[in-house]
Amino acid sequence: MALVVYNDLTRKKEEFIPSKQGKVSFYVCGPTVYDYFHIGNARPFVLFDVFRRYLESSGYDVLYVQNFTDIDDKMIKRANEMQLTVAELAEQFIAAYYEDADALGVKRANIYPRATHEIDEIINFVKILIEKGHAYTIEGDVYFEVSTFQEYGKLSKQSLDDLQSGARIDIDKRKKNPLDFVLWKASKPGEPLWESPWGKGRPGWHIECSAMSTKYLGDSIDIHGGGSDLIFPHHENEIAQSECASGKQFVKYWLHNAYLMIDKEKMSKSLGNFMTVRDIRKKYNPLILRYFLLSAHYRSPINFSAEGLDQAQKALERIDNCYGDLNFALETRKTGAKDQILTDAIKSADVGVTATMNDDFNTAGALGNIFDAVRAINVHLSKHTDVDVSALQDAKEFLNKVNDIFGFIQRNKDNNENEIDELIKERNLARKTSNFARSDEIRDLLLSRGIIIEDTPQGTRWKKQI
RNA sequence: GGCGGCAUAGCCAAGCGGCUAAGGCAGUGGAUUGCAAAUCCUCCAUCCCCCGUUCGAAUCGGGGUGCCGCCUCCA
Repeated sequence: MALVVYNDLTRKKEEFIPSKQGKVSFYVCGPTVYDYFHIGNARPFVLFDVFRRYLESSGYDVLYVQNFTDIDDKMIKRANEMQLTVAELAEQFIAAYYEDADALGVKRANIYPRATHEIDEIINFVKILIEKGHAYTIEGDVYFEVSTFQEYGKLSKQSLDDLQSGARIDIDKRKKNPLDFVLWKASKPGEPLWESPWGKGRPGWHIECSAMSTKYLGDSIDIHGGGSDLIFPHHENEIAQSECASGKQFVKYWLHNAYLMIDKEKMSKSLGNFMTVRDIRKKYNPLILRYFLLSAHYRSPINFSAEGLDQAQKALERIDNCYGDLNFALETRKTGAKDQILTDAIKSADVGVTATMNDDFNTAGALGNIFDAVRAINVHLSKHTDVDVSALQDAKEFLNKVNDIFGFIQRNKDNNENEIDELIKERNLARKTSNFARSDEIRDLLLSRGIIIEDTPQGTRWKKQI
């Protein structure tokens, strides 16, 4: 069964067929690095990370590129506020991005291009657009002329007329059309600048993605992802620039995620109703947020709440517990009779995850399959003293495979294991002599350090709190 | 005004024409445990409203109601 994705360009589900067999070029719009990113921004980072991992686990060789926008009005404004140079500001928040994204289990991209490192590419791209008659200059600015691109509006499904009548932007009389957008911006005093054929200035926002994706992925790419709010104007403009420059189709599959909402409103910087991933990390294991973001389909809005995170935590604990119990059983129990029921359940969950993910990356549906496997494993462990080691190994392999895609299972061990083991030994001695006061004291002590004790017929085991 | 999305149990959330409407959280009653924790078993919805299409609809069409988004920087 083949992978099918919803393509925003055609507004239909389509079979996914990359332009080069076995290879996928994948570009995702990254952050503007003027601040810590918030949990709404985290949604595409996590989602597209999972899509990429799924493609890899399906056997594709994926080249994954995510940019950093490190020069624009917001960067300049913020740098002034913080009394930093724009470059210093960028360094600081790129470092912060890596910390937060790593914490969320987001695999590093193959390439992280930065606008300020690709100025030559960008200037060259603008030159081509001018040469081909798609752009014009005014007093050191360069604008893209939207009326020169017949298909302008094909992604957002808006005609030029519709867009103009609905436009809320200030009309710049110098522009030929209010929708013409800036490719190169003349610098004002005190702003960072680069030399160009049109004078000192800096790149506009949209052009960087076209220039960088072309440089690293070629004229045509398979998947371009981002949040829905980028459809217009950002992605529409990228299409116009790239297709006018190359004469080829820019992107085969456009994928956009719906927003993260809070109190039924879109979470956004401008509304001020945001919470950064940094904030979340102070209170929760970030993998809980990762699970939460994967618990709804990517094209549906997801409403953020503390209750939602708590539910996600419990659900994730169930998976983690199962994984831990499974491993404990493999270490401590003997081989018993074959359990066809478990074998079948794992097989069916495995097939189910693939079928569900193949349907437009239905992560929420796949979770159902994963929990079916979890239950089957738990049932087996609770019903048998001697376990079906072979079936359990298959089950473990299944969970590992799932985790390669979803990446939310906790597998860490503690570095003070010896001390923990000593305390557990002492506690078990106390239990043998019915000294339950001491035994409970030790349990509480460990709990205060985030270690949870569980007594089983095979002995006492421990785990870290999520 | 243009374009688009959503409405499934107390909460979250799959399902996209046909078995008893996945799964998770919470809750119920049991089992297990020194007590716990984890786990198992049990119970817990007919899908916003109306009208259609169909042998058959949560799923399709039409009309409502409610909520949300993009059209400006925004993931």
